[in-house]
Formats: sequence, C-alpha cells, structure tokens
Amino acid sequence: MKSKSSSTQSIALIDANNFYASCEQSINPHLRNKPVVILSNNDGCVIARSPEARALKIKMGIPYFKAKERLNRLGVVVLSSNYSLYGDMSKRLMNLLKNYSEEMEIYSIDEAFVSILRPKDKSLHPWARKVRCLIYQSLGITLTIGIGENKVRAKIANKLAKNINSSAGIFDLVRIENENDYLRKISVENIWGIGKQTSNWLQSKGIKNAKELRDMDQDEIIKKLGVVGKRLQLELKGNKCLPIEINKKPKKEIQVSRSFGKPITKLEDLTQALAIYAIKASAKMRSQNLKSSTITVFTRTSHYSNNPYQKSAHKKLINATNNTSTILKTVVALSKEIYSPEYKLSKAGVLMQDLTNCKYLQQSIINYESQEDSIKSISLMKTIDSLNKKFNNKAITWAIAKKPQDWTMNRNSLSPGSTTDIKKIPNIIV
DNA sequence: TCTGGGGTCCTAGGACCC
DNA sequence: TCTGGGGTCCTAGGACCC
Repeated sequence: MKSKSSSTQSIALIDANNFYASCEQSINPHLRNKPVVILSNNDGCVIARSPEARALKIKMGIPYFKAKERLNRLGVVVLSSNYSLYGDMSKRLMNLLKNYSEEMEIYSIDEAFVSILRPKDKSLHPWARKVRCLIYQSLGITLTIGIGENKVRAKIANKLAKNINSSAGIFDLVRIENENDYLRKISVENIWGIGKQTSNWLQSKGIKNAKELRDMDQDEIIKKLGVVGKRLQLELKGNKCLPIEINKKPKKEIQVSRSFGKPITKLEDLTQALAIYAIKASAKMRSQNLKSSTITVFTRTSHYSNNPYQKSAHKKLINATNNTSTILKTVVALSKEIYSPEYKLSKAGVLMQDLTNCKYLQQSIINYESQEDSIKSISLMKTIDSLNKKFNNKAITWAIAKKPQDWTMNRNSLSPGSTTDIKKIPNIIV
C-alpha cells in the first residue's frame, strides 16, 4: 500500500442481500434457488424474501394472513424468523469483514460501514470483488458493496449496485463521470434519512430525486428539516458530516415488547407477559453491564381496533438496578396501573431507561439496605446468567414465567438452530 | 381471527432558575 | 402603576432506521 499522502479515504456500505432468507438457505441447502419468505415475530408479516420469492412479486411487509393463500399456491417456503440464527451468522460476517477494512461500524444485523484507503486515482473494484468472493465462500451469503466519499453517498452507491444489473453487486460513486445521471436514478424516498413524511413534502416541492435534492435551496431544507436535513444535503454534495462510529455507543434504553398471539383481557395475563419481558430485559442489561433507574411498562390495543386504548406507567428507582427480582416487583406493581378490563390488549412491553454503566454507578446513601442486599443478589444473577448461557436460556427462570400461557407469540414455522444449538447440527449423509 | 420489534435523534414547549 | 429575558432541563412526540 502507498503512503497515506497519496491516498484518499473512501467509505463503503456493505450489506448482505436478503440476509434472513440467505441465512436459512445457507443452513438448509434444499432451500437454495427456491422462493423463501421469512415472517416477522408472531408470524405477522413478510420481512425478507429470497430473489426467487421477489421474482414472484411477493411484497415486503405484507401481512401473512393476507398472503397465505397465494404463498401456498405458488409453493413458496414460509419460515418464522429465527433471530438466534441470524445473530450468529451476523457475528461471523462482521468478524470476517473487519479484516478487510481500516475501520468498521456495524450499522445493523446485516450492514456495516467501513473506511478504506484508496491509492491515488485507483479503482477499489478489486478490493470489493475479493471481499464479496470471500464472504460467499465462507458463509454462502451474497454482498452488495457501495462506495462513496461519505456515508450518504455510500448508501446511494449501494442502491445503484443493486439496481444496475451490470454492476455485479459493486458500485463506486467516487470514480464516475456522469454522476448526475446516476443521482437522478435514486428517487427521494429511497435516500437514507428520507422517510415518508419528508418524501411527501419534497415531492410537493417538485423535488423527485437525489440530484434535485442535492441542488435544492439550502435555507428551505434547513427551515423544514433542521440540522438533519442540512447534514444530509451536505453529504449528497460530497462533504463528510457523519463519522464512522467504531465504538458502539452504550445503549440509552432497552426495550422488550411483543404482540400477543391473541388479544388478552385479564390482568393476570398482562402481568405475566410483562414479567416475562422484564426477566428478558434484566438479563439483557446485565449482559451489557448496564443498570436502569427508570422502568416503564406499556400496553395497547391493536392499531386497527375500533375501541383503541394505550397506556404507560413508569417508576423512578432510588438506586439503579439490573436485579431481576427488584425489577419484577416494580413491573408487577406497574402492570395494575395500565390495565383496564374493557379492552382487548394486543401488545405490551417494558422499557429500561436512564441506563448507566455499572462501573460509574452512583449509589444512594439513604438506601443502604438494598445495597447490602445487592451484593448477594449480584452473585445470584451471575449464576443464573451463566447457567442460562450454558443451557440455552432454558435452565432457570422465575415461577411467574412458567405458568401456562395461551397468549404467547406464534412461531409456527421455525427453522432449527443449526449454528447455535449443538443438538440441531445438520446430519450430512454422503 | 390474523397487520413486527427495537432502537436513535431532534424539536417544541413547559417548568424553573437567576 | 410599571413586572425581563436568557438559560437549562425535562418530557412528549415526530420522524426515521433496519
């Protein structure tokens, strides 16, 4: 590699194509080249499609109950989402990608921004081809790589790589002659950071694509969209405003929420659901070395209900905690505050807020009894966590979670945990 | 019957302080 | 009788992301 002075830094956005579907196809070769769709939690709607399913014009986000018949008729393989599989594959993917970049920011389960040094006026295609090839060989997953001067332009390049057949999954927006022609191909609603509301507003102003947004009057953007819009436009023009974030920022809140398999009306069921979510949330905090001092619970009816209701309640604690027993007590008490018998509740959740790192924790001097308590409970929690880690989360829980439930989520077509559960390793018959 | 879950950032407006 | 203005903190809600 040449010295830094003759090189410039470029940013690539690398993402896995149809990630969830690819993971399933990767552990089950029978699914290769077949139309496959993955459903959201609760088997609610379609959230991933293999290219074959895409070709059958099965829409992203469509509710399963509406699409079921057609999926059957077309012989599409339908799977519930298996997040432990996707999480595990994601870890493997990121570990490999790390070796081929200067810096890396894991942006989502299937995407990473990386920075790479570009030797003066050289193509980054050989680098990108190598990365794609390596990941395909190792994990059976196809990547798309978009390269730009900054994050927004890398995202745009990635879109172009997907839309232009001849690109073979790689597009470099830095070394391009007729840039305007390419920016015109990206309509405003497909720009990273432009959602539905903003897109509607831009359309009403006659701004239809990335080129027009780049050239739009800056003051008008700032007036409507504030600094967010300003940064976006500056990046479109080629300035660097959004840094690569290498170190994961500590979480500001942790949420566990689910829709119920069927609506509930009894306080007992609501309390039990919230208790189960609280157990999960507490373990999650401990795994990230965090404690919470504001605990919120919420519930609501379906978005589509003609008798709608939603309510939340929170409690601030004197001492921040990640102790499951303390949190359970709080959550059980709060559940009474949000319950109302007249409604069919379809979703509930808990939020752990005001998170602080255990290292820098401020203890209350008034409430020293509970500190005494926490020394014993810390080791209890540690024991529970390590047993659950060893035995696949099924070893120890609280009694309230074990009572029978008829509201729990639907996961009717789950694939086996081939990469995370030793019992589920595939048998290969040669 | 059945429509996901888990996050972040930003802004506006109220409360409060000096 | 006349009763300021700037700053900060907090919260709720909007918008967006994958």
